[in-house]
Amino acid sequence: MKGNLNKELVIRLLKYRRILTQLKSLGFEKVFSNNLGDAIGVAPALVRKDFSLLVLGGNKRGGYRIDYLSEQLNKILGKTREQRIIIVGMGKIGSAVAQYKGFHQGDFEVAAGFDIAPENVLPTVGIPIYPTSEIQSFVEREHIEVAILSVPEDVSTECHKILKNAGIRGILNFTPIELKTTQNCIIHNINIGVEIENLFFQVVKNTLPQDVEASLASIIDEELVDVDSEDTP
Amino acid sequence: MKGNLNKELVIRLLKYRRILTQLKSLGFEKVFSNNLGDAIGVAPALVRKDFSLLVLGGNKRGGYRIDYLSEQLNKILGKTREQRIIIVGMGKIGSAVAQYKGFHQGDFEVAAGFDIAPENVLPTVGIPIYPTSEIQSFVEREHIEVAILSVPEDVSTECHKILKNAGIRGILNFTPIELKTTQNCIIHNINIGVEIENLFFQVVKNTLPQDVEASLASIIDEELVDVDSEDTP
DNA sequence: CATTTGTTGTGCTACTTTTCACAAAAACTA
DNA sequence: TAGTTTTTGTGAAAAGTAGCACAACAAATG
Repeated sequence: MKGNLNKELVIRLLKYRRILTQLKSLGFEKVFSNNLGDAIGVAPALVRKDFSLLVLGGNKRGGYRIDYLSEQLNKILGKTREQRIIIVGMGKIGSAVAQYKGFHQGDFEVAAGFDIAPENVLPTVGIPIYPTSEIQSFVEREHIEVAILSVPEDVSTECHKILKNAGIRGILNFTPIELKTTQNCIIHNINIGVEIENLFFQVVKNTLPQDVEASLASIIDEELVDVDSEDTP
Repeated sequence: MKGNLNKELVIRLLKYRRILTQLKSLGFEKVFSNNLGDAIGVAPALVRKDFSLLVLGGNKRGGYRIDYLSEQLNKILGKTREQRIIIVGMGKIGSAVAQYKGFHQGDFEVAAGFDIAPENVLPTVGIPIYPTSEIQSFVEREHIEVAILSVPEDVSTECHKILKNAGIRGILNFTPIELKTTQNCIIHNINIGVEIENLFFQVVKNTLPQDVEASLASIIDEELVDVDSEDTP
């Protein structure tokens, strides 16, 4: 009854909401826990538990009413519409995100982009671009709370400070520098390089003959023997 | 001693390795668990436990030898260098990723990009672009195992099938459609829209006066009362 | 109305991952 | 050498998370 509202749960709820919106637009009226589970890749029992936790009831046979569910999820999650964000660093990734279709489907709006060299940014990105020096005034004037950080690695922490000082409350950080959440500013780090390396690792691991743990253990053991004789600390 | 090698652990190891590389290039020789913990945003005890799990020893006072650590991590994680990937869907995000700096720092190489309309892709992306129809032959000829999927939502599942048939073993999926890992093909989904929505939610939650769970509960309760009289299932 | 079918709701269990807390050891200090 | 400091290494406790299994119930069927 009193929900945990843990991070993964919130992400699941957001995904449910997206699916429900799609189903609704397809004319569906009801949905079962296993449909939703399939769609977002979790067990049906978890879907039911999520809803039960939030006191969202279904019908013992007819599943869940889509209208009701999505309405309730909107209440819980808040409508993200009308939310406005800025993008700091209009390089490749920043520009790509600025034009990300999802944003133009009404989810939220990119109010402006910022860059050290606004004149180099192609006008095709379709949002106003200002020099980095104007972040603070813009954020204050327009009451912006959330920013996307997509600057080069070496100015990451500097821009982080600027954003915090400007009063930004949340940053989606595409920089490979891991920024830390503080009381006033929540950070979500997305490290594309690490994601790919991770995928590579999983693939290799998956391709290995038997259990990885075993083979890893053996690698480590070999190494320990090698190293023992020269420089084990 | 026999490590779990769970997903989060692998990500931490990848991050350690990145940090260690940087520290090494700065001329450092030793590092403490709290340095690494700070750098990747976890508790020092967890860093030590990670290393202890992998039988990577430190010095009771002098911390860990960077050389040794990064060498061992390379053994465990495998060198990602010389790995080659393809990008399917050379729209904004695909092109951005193709030019992502991290990839040119020697992590891995983008072998080619694919698109339905290769002629529309700017040659500035710096990799060869082929029509989607050539994916299968290219993957087989060049022994590609990992792909990035950044096509529009509506062709996501179609391209997923093409990649699986071509023998791709891992996909980093930037499409908002949640793809599912199978025996032969590991999927990592990155849903930028959900990430931003999530950030918004966390920010709002963080901004709320008291405990969210309480306020959420009250929202839900109100709603239940409202709804009770009309259409609670 | 009785029976069957299919789906929810959830207590309990099992598991995974993180943190705590402190002994052990190495390195300094004098 | 004795004492002090600093940091590792780790068993045990805690926190969090997901899955199972089945009772409860609504709808459909005959």
